[in-house]
Amino acid sequence: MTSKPLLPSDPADQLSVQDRRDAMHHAIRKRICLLEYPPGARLSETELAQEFGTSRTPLRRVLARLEDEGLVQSVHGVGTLVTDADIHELEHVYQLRVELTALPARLDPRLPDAAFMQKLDNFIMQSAKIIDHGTPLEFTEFDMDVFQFLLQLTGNAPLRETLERLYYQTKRLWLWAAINAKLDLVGEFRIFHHELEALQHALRSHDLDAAARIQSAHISMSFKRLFQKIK
Amino acid sequence: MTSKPLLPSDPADQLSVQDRRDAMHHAIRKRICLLEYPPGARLSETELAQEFGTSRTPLRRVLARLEDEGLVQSVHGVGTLVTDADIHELEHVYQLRVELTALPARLDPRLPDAAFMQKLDNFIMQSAKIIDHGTPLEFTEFDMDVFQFLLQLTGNAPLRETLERLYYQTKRLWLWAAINAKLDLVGEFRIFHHELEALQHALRSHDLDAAARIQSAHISMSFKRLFQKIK
DNA sequence: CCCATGACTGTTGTGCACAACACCCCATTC
DNA sequence: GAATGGGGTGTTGTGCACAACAGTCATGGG
Repeated sequence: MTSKPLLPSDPADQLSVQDRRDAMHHAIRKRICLLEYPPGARLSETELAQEFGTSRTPLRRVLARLEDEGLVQSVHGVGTLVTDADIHELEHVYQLRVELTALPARLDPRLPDAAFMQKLDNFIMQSAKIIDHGTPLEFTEFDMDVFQFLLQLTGNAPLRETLERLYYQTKRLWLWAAINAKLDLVGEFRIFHHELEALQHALRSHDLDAAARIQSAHISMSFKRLFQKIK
Repeated sequence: MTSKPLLPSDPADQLSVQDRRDAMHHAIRKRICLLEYPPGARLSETELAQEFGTSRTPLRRVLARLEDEGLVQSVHGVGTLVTDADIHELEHVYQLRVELTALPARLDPRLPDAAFMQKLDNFIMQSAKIIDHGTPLEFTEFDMDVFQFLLQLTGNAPLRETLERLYYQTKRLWLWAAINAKLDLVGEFRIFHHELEALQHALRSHDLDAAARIQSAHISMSFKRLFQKIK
């Protein structure tokens, strides 16, 4: 009888424990990825707990997951520090991403439907606007949306989770390089736009393998450009 | 000056916080994989905390990681339950393992040295003994050792971690099938022995790619046999 | 002036008490 | 007899207080 409370005063009350946990996890992960919390930054458990309206205990559960994912590191007596994104350490992650990104076409591939192609159209239009007057921050946020969107191309959940974890480990390094003027921004934007158009072309032919190879190739080339510029 | 305590009363005192955490994590994970905690079993936080000589708080940190890895699931008011190993849900994990197992040869491959080949010899001798009078439990424990050992063939840490996580998600399903007489045990043992000999042959030729493909093929075939038997 | 030392401050780690919740059992009622 | 309601019990989730620890700054002695 008490399965659903009547007239919940706050919509947040309906969220389960795990939902609120995921919400905090995604929020903090996004801030780290967008360099709102740059490498080396100290995250205050007390402040974050207050911000999310909870105590340290549930928040520490979230930080623990972020630590297992390699985004933060808790040091006793010092603080919870955002790990630094060093390209030499992330080279292995990039190489793994290149290989894994080719797999959605082979492991439970999902052919896109009309709604998917429609949304892809919208993304392509948005990317065209970014080329002219986009900031690195805006672009990265956009890239995150596109990434999540393209994950739908596979129904293999473990693969999706692995790709997601690796993505968030590497993306902030690109953003850092872009902000610090290490990259040819307009060039990067153009390449991304072309990638989306190429993806559209491949998907219209129902060639998921081609689409996956395109993404894989672009990750590889993106890393090459990064590595050349910031040594 | 106080960097190292004098005359530690207990060697465990020297272990860092993270070391003790990892020790608990590996211990519980092994028990789950060896079906000492079968699917559906309730893990008592209080009992486990007492056993490891700590309180619930650090132990919950470990259970949280196991939950993120998909081995247990905590339900409020009920308990921490070992997830069930269903072959239909694990099919995606198996398929991903097949693909990932081929990668060590391409991502930072490490050629085995003499000590490695020596240890491989020992493993092959041990596997020969298991064929005649081995139990499923003994075999799985042995398989875990061999798996960890073969991870040395790549220096790509993210790949190793991913392979490890996926391994522990699937292996207990094989053990369950073996215990419940769903498999031709001697046949399985023989196949594993042959796999190790084939690996030895490939590694003697310094052909890491061949070695990786052999492992990949065996995971694929092992899943096929499992799937046929337990539907 | 320089260095050592110790108190102070702020952080994460731990333990504990209680809240929130689910399940079981049994009495009660129709 | 069957359904229902309520209390009891055991579990995980949360909040809080304190321990353990690292860094900083001031102070005193050389």
